[in-house]
Amino acid sequence: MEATTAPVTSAVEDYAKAIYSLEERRQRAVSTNALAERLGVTAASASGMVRKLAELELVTHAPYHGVQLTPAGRRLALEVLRHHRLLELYLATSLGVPWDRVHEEAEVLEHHLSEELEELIAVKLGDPTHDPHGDPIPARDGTVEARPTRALHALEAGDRGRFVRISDSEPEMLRYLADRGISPGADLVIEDKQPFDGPLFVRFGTEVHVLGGALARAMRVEEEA
Amino acid sequence: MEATTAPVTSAVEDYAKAIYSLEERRQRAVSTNALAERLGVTAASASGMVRKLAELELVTHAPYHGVQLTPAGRRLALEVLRHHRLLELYLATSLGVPWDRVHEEAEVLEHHLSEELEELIAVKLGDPTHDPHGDPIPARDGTVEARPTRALHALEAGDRGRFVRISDSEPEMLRYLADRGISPGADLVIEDKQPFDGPLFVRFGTEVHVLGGALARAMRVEEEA
DNA sequence: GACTATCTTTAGGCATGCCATAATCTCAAG
DNA sequence: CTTGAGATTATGGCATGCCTAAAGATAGTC
Repeated sequence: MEATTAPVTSAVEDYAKAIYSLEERRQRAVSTNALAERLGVTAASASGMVRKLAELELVTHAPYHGVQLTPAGRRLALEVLRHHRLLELYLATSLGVPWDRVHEEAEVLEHHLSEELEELIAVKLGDPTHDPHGDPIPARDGTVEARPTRALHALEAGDRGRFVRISDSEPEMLRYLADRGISPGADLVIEDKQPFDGPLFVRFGTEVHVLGGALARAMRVEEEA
Repeated sequence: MEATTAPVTSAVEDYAKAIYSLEERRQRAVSTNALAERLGVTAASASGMVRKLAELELVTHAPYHGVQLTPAGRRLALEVLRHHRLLELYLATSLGVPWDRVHEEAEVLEHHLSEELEELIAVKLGDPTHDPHGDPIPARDGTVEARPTRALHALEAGDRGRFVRISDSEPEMLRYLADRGISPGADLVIEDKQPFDGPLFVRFGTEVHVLGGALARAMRVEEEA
């Protein structure tokens, strides 16, 4: 495949995933610091690993200016992401793993899932394109649906949109919303918004919910098409 | 649980599994050589790892006289074995993984399966007691059904018994037998046996099959109750 | 009772992987 | 051109798990 000389370890996969995710957010090269913080290591450690990733030709590294995934690196990141999200969905729907545990389990298993099993799971699930958090599942060929989203928090009164996802590292939030009948895919209208960074009054169908704080910042909304 | 000081790595689990399996076969302490051969490492390496296992109090080690699992070690081995066999069964029945692949997949995943997932899988499967190879699946509490078995190869003309299992590291054999309608649980009678370590003529129901060589050595038979 | 073949153990190393601290260097903004 | 934030190197630690080579123990044989 893409691995040229050295083995791709779990740590390498995690770095690739983290870089991918940071690249998505901010639209430029990822700083060593950001990467280190994200992964909970020191900047020095991240710097060292970045060199390895560069040797593996998974990233290009402009010293002092950040890293960027190469096509191969991106492929790797998406591969792992696909594993992760398929696993989450599979664990939840086929095995009944509670929502607040799937992320954690998937985080481990994603590194040990063979391509063959991945394929069987995908088929079993009917080749899904989104996981239950609303996150898109990368396709086998490494393409991802990339519709732009905004934080719910950033909308204004009168705005319309569709709630599409919430960070999968916040399972309690997903549960909180699910308990209230709100799940990814739901259309919404901002009825009102309190000033001073206050909560939003959001209508889902007939129900109006008040959403604010970290929750409103974690929820991603797609503009009405 | 039992782990006292150091982490239980995959390698440690593999050693425990191997020791358990060798203890089952020959009924005495396991020699370093046997262990090394089984695991495909040098005797020196095995010796080193044995020391570590002893420090973890998973085995008792009488230098020059072999190792034996402690209760904690046995528990660990059975835990991993339970993972392995549940996974094999699960992968085959729920995900349609071909028989000649389940062992390999399970060998990897057994080390990363959480207790919680194990439990869910077991329930999903209806708390099975045997995997498709006929191997007993250790119970949650670490007990295993332990009926003595003999190699088919060791039976004589006139003997009766029940084919109960075949090594799970020989998937082709299982398939070969399955293709001929022979699976674990089948009652059998030895119709005849060719001398000079020759093949056996074994009747399953109305069909008589000729079985010899490595196959007859791998097949385990339980004496008629 | 010594010898010998076989098995086992130590000693010493090596490769990998990943992280940390401390010190140095680079960049870009002022 | 200075300075501070950020990035990088240098060095080291610690762990795993394997190896080879050499020495040690055991048990069976003469």
